[in-house]
Amino acid sequence: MLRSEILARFDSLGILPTSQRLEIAAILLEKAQHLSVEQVLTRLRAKDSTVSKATVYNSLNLFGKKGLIKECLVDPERRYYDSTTSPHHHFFNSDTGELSDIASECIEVSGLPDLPKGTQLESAELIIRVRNVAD
Amino acid sequence: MLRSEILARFDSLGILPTSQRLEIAAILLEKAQHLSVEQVLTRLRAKDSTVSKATVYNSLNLFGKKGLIKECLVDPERRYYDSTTSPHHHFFNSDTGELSDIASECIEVSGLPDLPKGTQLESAELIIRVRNVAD
DNA sequence: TTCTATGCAAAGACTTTGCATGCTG
DNA sequence: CAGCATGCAAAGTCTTTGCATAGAA
Repeated sequence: MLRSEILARFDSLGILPTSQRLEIAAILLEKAQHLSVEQVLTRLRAKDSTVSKATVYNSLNLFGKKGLIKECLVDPERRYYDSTTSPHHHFFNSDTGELSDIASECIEVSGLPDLPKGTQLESAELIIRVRNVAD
Repeated sequence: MLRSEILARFDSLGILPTSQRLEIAAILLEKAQHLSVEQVLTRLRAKDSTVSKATVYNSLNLFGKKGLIKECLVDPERRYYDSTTSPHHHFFNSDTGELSDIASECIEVSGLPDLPKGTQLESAELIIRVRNVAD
């Protein structure tokens, strides 16, 4: 994703563009992927960036709140951030920690009970946990 | 749940019964519920128990691994432990943090793609996030 | 008595806060 | 130049580790 495209997305979501935020966003938005804070930091360091860990946390939180990326709660070990924000589902391999997308168009869910009283739908996500077959 | 029932479940799952573990299990297994570490600690203290926080963490982790309870990753703020271990789904109210069960019999999922190569199914869980309707 | 398992203080990791700095109008 | 937004050091919180102790054989 080009710098100009990131700037445009920042602008439309109301995220003020700072050099640190651009660096972080460039890493995440490079392609469809799931990265942890640690992975983002590693890639920043690989590029000789000096952005602090705190700023990575704060930026990812901000991006999540603004809808630039999606926070993924799947792995008890770490929090992932997903560059794909459209609704979709996940496979999670609990042996390897790998997370992969399932397009939401494939999936059909039926038999949902009514939402709890006084609430409205926010999102529906399916998590399919798998493990490696023993060989 | 009676002390004798808890002992029987410990035994069948290979959990050595210590007084601390029994106290913690008694709180969780009292009824179908979702409790955070903090909530378990508060209830222990209310009973004048002196079990340490570390032991609560270690015991809940052990119970989860042995299958006595189920770890629930839904709320970014805290980890919940679910006394219901049979497969089921969840409503999560992101305004209040409330978590409620959806019986798995109600739900039908179709259109699932093949599992990633070399993996086998472990579990499938649906998380329906809701929020309070503005009034 | 030796060996294994356990509880928890202390260590470590993760995440957030609050202030110094820089930017905007 | 006043006022707001931001980055990050430092603080705080969450979770795990490693050892002293208790229990089993």
